[in-house]
Amino acid sequence: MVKQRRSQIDSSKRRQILPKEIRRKQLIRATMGRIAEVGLSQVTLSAVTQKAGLSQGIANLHFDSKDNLLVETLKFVTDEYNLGLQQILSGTGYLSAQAKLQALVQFQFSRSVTEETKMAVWFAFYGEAKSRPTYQSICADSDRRAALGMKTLMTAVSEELGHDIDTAFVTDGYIALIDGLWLSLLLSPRKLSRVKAKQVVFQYLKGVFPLWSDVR
Amino acid sequence: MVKQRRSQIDSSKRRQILPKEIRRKQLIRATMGRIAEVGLSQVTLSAVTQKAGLSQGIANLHFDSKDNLLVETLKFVTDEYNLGLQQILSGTGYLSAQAKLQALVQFQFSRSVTEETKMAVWFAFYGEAKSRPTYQSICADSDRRAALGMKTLMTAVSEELGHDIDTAFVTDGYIALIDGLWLSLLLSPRKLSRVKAKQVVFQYLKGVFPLWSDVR
DNA sequence: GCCCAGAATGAATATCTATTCATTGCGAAC
DNA sequence: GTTCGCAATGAATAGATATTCATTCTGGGC
Repeated sequence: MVKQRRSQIDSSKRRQILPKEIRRKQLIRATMGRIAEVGLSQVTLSAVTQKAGLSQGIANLHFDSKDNLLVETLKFVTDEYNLGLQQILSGTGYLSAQAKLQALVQFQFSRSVTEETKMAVWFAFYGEAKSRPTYQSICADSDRRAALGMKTLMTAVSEELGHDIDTAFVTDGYIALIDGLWLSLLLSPRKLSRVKAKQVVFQYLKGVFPLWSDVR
Repeated sequence: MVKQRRSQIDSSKRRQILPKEIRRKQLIRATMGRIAEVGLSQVTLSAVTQKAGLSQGIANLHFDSKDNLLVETLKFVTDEYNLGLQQILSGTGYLSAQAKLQALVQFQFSRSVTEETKMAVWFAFYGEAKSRPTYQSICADSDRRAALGMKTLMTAVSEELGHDIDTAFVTDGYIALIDGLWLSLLLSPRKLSRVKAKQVVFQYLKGVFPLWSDVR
């Protein structure tokens, strides 16, 4: 009997040692994928590690517990989103507040943000947040930061256009609208495309800012 | 030793035989409660039956499987909502389309609809819907019916006010706004009250229907 | 080429939980 | 009051699945 020799073809089976950070990201991505595939309540470590092409015990090795892996997955998604958001909100290269707000809309409905697996993760955790303090605080934290920056932006737009309106309501409405559209995008992408979603948002903005005009 | 005699005080422990329908509703309510308390992914039959004050095996007796109990719970919540919704949409006692739309808003943010446990159930299943065909179809069915009726109503309002606008966008925006506000209501009721949520909706309606005026 | 720290593995374990079913006892019918 | 069908019980079972850990193997250092 010939002893099995590992070839290049078989390289997927070859054990490899990689930096902790690479492995963590690899597992987080696999977790996101599984959440999108089977739902948060059906995710098992064995399914995750299998998807990552790694062994059973590795999730506990790098994350200590399943619960922690899930928390880190949520953090990963929210952190990435917040980073992009803050980049726009604190950006200084825009010609006007209106232009900045338009960029924000483009970002919020960009392919990267509305990627199916990310939406799935987002709402999976929202669905559990009420009853899980850890998720709750991660989401709330993210939301609070976002709301603050958006309020400032809305006020800037309002002033720029010479309006005199309650931007608190406008902001609450804007945020709710985005969340609702994301949910539609997740549940029935057939019915509502990203393009259509953006049109709905601009319709909202034209409504609350009568003098709004799309900048180039 | 005196043989334990069941007293009135002890009546909670007394075995009782009740109609199937009563038991089913009792279990569904307990399930809703547990979902709100611990999240869909952490709901166990033993926690549910305990909350219902019944024995371990009763859920399987009346629902065959845990999965089925969950499905029936989702159906219960959506059916109740749809009933109220259709009652308004097909109602004929309103003075105008505007008045009907106002009634709709009142309904959608009524205490009964926005009850914490119901919102929790709603979003718990939304979070899983993507990956579970059964949930998906229940939610999609409910959504489709709602969307159709609302589109008609929006068109009626638009005509009533003599506007010439694309009511498809208005409807999509309206639905998304409601969903987003519900999510806020669930996740941070401190920040957004039901009253404030309604004000946000009316602000939206004033925006898209320039001639809108609150009736009475 | 050899060594070895520690990354990775995966079989074994412990725990948790849905489901079953033999037994109990309620309450409607007579 | 007695009987009896079947609702209800809850202990036992079976099946998952998170976690552990003894063992294997990699790749950098010498």
